Amino acid sequence: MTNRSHPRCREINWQGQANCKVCTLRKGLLFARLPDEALDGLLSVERMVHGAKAVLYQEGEPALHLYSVREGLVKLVQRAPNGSSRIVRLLKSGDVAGLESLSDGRYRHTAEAILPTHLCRIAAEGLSAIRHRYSELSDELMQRWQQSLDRADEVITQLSTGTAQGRVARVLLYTLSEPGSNRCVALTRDDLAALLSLTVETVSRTVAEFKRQGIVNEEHGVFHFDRLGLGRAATL
Amino acid sequence: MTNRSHPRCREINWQGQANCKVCTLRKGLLFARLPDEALDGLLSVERMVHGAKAVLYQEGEPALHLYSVREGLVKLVQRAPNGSSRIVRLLKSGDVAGLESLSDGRYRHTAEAILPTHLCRIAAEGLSAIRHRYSELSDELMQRWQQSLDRADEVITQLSTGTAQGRVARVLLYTLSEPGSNRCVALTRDDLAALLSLTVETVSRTVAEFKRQGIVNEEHGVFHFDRLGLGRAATL
DNA sequence: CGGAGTCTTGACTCCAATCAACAGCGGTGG
DNA sequence: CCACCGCTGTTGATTGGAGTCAAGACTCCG
Repeated sequence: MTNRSHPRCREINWQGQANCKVCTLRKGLLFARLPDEALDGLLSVERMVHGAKAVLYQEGEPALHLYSVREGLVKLVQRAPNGSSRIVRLLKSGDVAGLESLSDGRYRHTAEAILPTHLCRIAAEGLSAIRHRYSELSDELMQRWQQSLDRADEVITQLSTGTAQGRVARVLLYTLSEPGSNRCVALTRDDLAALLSLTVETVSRTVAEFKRQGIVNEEHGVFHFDRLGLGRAATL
Repeated sequence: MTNRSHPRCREINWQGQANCKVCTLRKGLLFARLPDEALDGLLSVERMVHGAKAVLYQEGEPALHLYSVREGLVKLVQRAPNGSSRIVRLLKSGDVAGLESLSDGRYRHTAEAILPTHLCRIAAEGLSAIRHRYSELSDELMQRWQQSLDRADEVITQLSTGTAQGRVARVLLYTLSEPGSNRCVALTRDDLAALLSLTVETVSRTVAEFKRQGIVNEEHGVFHFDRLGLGRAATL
C-alpha cells in the first residue's frame, strides 16, 4: 500500500466521501459560506490525493466533475497548433479546476498534478442542482471564475512578453511565491518552459545566470531568491 | 450633432434607457432567457454608442457597470511591467465587458472601442440584486465567464506562441474572422502588435509578406485571404 | 498647404531557438 | 554488485528571426 500522504508519481488515491461540515479548510474553499444543511443533499464530494504527474482529467473528455485544490500544485495544459503543449494556468490551494463542467460539455485542458496534491472532487450535476437554491454558492463560484480570469490575464501580460530573464523573474516573484516571500517551488525546467513559452535550454541558461549573479539559489526542490534583484530583472 | 449610427472617433453617445423587452438582439445577449417581468425592477440598462477609440472604462476605476456588446469591436488592454500595453482580449457582438464588477472592486483592464460600437450598459448593483432571483441569469453569466476564459486561453496558446507568421495567420483565421469566412476587419498594425506581442514593424513586414505571396489582400479596412494558405502559415 | 498619425522598408544587432554532446541521478534487472 | 537505461538538467557552437533605430511614403484632416 502506498503512503497516503506522499503518494508516488502518477498514483491516485481515492479517500472516500468527504465530510465538508468538519473540513478544516472549508472557509478558504468553495463551500465557505454555504450553510451546513446544504451539504446533506445531492452534493457528492470525494477526497482524493494525486501524486506528481497524476492526471485529473484530459482535454476533450466530458466534463463531469470540478476539483477544488486543498493542497499542492496542478497545471492546466493545452496543446498548441504546432503540437507542443503550453501550460495555461497553475492552480494552488483554494483554486478550482474544471469550472467548464458547469457551463458545457468538455474539458478545455489536461489537468495534471505537479506536486502531490489533495483535492475534493465535486460532481457538477449535484452542484448545478443546488446552485440555484443557495446564492452564496453562486457568489463563491463567480469569485473562482474571476480568479481564473485574473490568472489567465497574468499569464498573458506577465509570462508571455518580454525577455527570457524578465519572464523567469516574474514567474518566480509573482506566480510561484506568496506575496512577500522569498522562496518558491522549483518547477522542472520543462514546466517553466511550457509556462513561459520558452525552450528548456533558455530557461536552464537563465536560471543558471541568476544563480551566478547570486540572485537565485536552488536546494531540495525549492528556489530561494533576492526579491530586489529579481524585481530589477522582472522589468526587462 | 453627430451622426448617431456612425459616431466619430472618441465620441460617446448616450442613447437613453433601453427597453429590453423589444430588443431585437435579446436572444443572443445576456438576458436571453430572462422572463420579461424581471426587466421591470431594479435593472438599469442604457443604450450607448462608442466611436472608435472611445474608452468604456479605465483600468483601476471602481467597477460599477458591465457592458454587453451589441455590435462592433472592443479591446481590453492591460499595462505590461515594462510600460507597454498588451491587448488581452477582443470583444465582439454578444460578449460582455466588465464582469469583474460583479465580484469585486475595480476594473482589471482599460476597455476601448476599435470600431464604432453599440453597447448596453448595465448597472452591476441592479444585476446583483436580481441575479439571485433568476437562475437563468446566473446561467447566462456563467456562460459569459466561460467564454471570456476561453478567449483568454486562446490568446495564450494561439497568439502568444510561435513565429510572427504563425501568430498573424492565426489571429486572422481564428480570432478576427467568423468560422469559414475568408475576410475580417483590418486592425491597425499597432493593435495587431499589442495583441500578438510583436512589434509594429514585424507585423507590418509579415502582412506585407503575406500580400506578396498572394494569400492576403487588404482594401477599405478589410482583409481578404486564402484560408488554405493562411492555414499552412498558422502551423508555424 | 502643413502636420499628425499610420504604415512601410532598410540596415544592423542581439536574443533565443536549434542542434548536439554530456553529466548526474534513480531505477531496473541481469 | 554493476551495467544499462531513461529522464532531467547543463553547456557550447551556430543560426535565424524578431527587435531596434532610422528614414521616408502615405493618408486623413484641419
